[in-house]
Amino acid sequence: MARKPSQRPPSRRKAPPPAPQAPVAARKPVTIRDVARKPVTIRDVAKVAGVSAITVSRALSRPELVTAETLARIQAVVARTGYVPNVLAGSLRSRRSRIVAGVFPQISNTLFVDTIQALAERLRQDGYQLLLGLSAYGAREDELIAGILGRQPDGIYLTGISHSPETRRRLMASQIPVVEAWDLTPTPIDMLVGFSHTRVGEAMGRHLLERGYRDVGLVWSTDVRAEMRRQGLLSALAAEGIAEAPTSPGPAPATFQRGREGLAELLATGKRIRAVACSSDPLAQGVIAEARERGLAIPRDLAVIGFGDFDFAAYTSPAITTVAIDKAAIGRVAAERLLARIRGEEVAEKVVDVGFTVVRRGTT
Amino acid sequence: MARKPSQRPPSRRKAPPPAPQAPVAARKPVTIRDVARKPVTIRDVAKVAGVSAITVSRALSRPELVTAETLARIQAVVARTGYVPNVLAGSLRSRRSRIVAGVFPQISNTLFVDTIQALAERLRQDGYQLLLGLSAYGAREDELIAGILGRQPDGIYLTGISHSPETRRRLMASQIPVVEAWDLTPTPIDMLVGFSHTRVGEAMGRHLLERGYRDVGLVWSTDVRAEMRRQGLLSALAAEGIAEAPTSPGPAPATFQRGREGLAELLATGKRIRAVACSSDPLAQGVIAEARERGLAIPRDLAVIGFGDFDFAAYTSPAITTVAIDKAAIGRVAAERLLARIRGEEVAEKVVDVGFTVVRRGTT
DNA sequence: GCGAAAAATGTTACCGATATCATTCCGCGT
DNA sequence: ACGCGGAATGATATCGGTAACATTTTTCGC
Repeated sequence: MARKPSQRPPSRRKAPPPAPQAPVAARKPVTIRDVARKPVTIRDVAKVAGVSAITVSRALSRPELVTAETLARIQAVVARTGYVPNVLAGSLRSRRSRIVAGVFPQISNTLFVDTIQALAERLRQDGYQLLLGLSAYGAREDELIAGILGRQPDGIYLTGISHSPETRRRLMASQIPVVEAWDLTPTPIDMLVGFSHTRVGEAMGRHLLERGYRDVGLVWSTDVRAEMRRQGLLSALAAEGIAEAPTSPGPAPATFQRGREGLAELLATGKRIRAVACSSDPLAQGVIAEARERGLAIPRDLAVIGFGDFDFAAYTSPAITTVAIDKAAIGRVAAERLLARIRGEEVAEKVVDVGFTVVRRGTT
Repeated sequence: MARKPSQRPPSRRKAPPPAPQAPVAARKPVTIRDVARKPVTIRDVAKVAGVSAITVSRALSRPELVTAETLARIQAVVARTGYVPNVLAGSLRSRRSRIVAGVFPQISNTLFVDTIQALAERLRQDGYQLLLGLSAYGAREDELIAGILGRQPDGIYLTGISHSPETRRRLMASQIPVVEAWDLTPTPIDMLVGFSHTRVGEAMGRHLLERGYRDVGLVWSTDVRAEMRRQGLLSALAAEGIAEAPTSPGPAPATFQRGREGLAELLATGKRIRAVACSSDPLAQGVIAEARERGLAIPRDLAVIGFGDFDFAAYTSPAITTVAIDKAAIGRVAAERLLARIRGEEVAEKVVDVGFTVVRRGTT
């Protein structure tokens, strides 16, 4: 803590020596013009304020280490010169970049947005910034992460748990705190915040069964996590003796249009279908539109369940029954774990399961 | 260009002097174990490969400056040691950070997501990464940008044109290429990619008038850009002699719930309302839901127009009439302008107007 | 009033890459 | 055979902060 200013006389320790430079007086010392023209450095500020560079550094990053009077003087000079500390230089020396990198498969039209927002906001509270990486559903994750590592992030957020062995090795070797998210595994690279897609699938299946639907069709994406949900769903059906479910697969990311096509495909098989499970809400929305067009009443003729609780899901008509995830919590908790580890704390629970909720609405 | 390898004998220029160190032989030089344990630096790689640090630097960033044989040797060492260049150090010296910062008011539930995605992807193509800043609708933009400037970004993307004089000054002084987006002004800080909100508002008004609606109510957000759209809308109405329009204002970001309340408020005024213009699609969706609940047929009893062409807008029933913006184009073009300026090219057209389209659907 | 501990400030070196300039080597024309 | 020019590589200084340690000043107990 700083001492009370009143107890410390304003006189400086050493009287300015009668050097060739103008003596550093109290109010009107070196002017801005005396300083190098273009980029103001910490040494420029130091010179004008009549202190050493390290004192300026302290005044800006740990003001409590500096006399109130010194602090005020330095702040004035900073304001006057428009000095902006070069974070690159500081990070290089201190080995703390105050950057956390986040890797997402894609952001438009996905649920990750809410996680990103929560992640970024929580990080900012502690003075960290988010470096955004888009991996295009895994296609270029390796290259991306290699590039990110060179930026010396203090922490890394990854979407999902499927990474190349090479990337895993690199990340573990880097010693940087890592959170994997949106999935669950007993063996994360480091930490993990997510939920079980298998169990989500099971819950979707059970919900349909409980509502009395046994003839289930699937309109489904082929990405890794969707695939796990599918396995869960199939096993829930199997537990009730339902051996198979007609499926219309499609590439990620899922779209409304794909949902329409999906239902058309399913109906074209001629098999009896009373309910359609979708790997995400946009697909469900498409299925609903296609059903309506074909004169099928929902849920009377056809039930639909989605996944993700997208913003629109509660507001379609009928509103979509879906599975809700606390997306913001994932981002927030991930940020907090990373920050804790960056502060050097041990994180006891390496794996956090945020769970999920089946939200029954009008389509089942 | 490198000479053909065949023309250059594999022997190195200077025979390794009989120094105390082991002579650097062709295949089996210094082993990994000889190198410092923890962070592999460029000098470690250089030593193992038997070249100088700068040659390694060249091999990695401008391979054409190095013999094919040298390149191969260095690449092998890099792979073997798992060397990751410290970008911070390189950036500090070269004054190129290969980072572009983007500032957005918020991302969840907004249109900016598509722009972010396009921006990030285009930047990545040129080896740049996106540093994401959330300004919470302007509340902390100043502080945020001050922090960003210290990271020495090579370019800056800003949402909107309303910035504090302090921020404007700082940005102009920094000499960093800046693109402002999602708005239009003849006097940008540097470059601009956007569209005229005033004209959007006018177009919305004209559309309603053309469809025969003269009793117009507004459910509107209070952020800067929405306000400009409102002015445009009002002036279009005024041009047809309509002096006033009942308005239910609300804070940004706009939500479905706010839309419902908004319509309730408008109807409570008792004034005659045949059409509701909304400052964004989520509001429109809420208005539609509230209208349905009150037994109002759309568009027969009440017409609705939104803004933004959100993902869901085409898929509600009835589908929402709205104003579409090419959000991805904004991001892409912004990235390209920034990259061009970073490369040192002059950008002739400082201001790009991407325009907009009124998309008539089922609600008008 | 003295000495030890704490507070405030300073000196120096260093983080790890690359810009700059220097040097060496080789091919080729005359 | 010689000299020139370009290709390949190297030595050194430097970017702008901060860690680590040193020094000076102040406070405070007895």
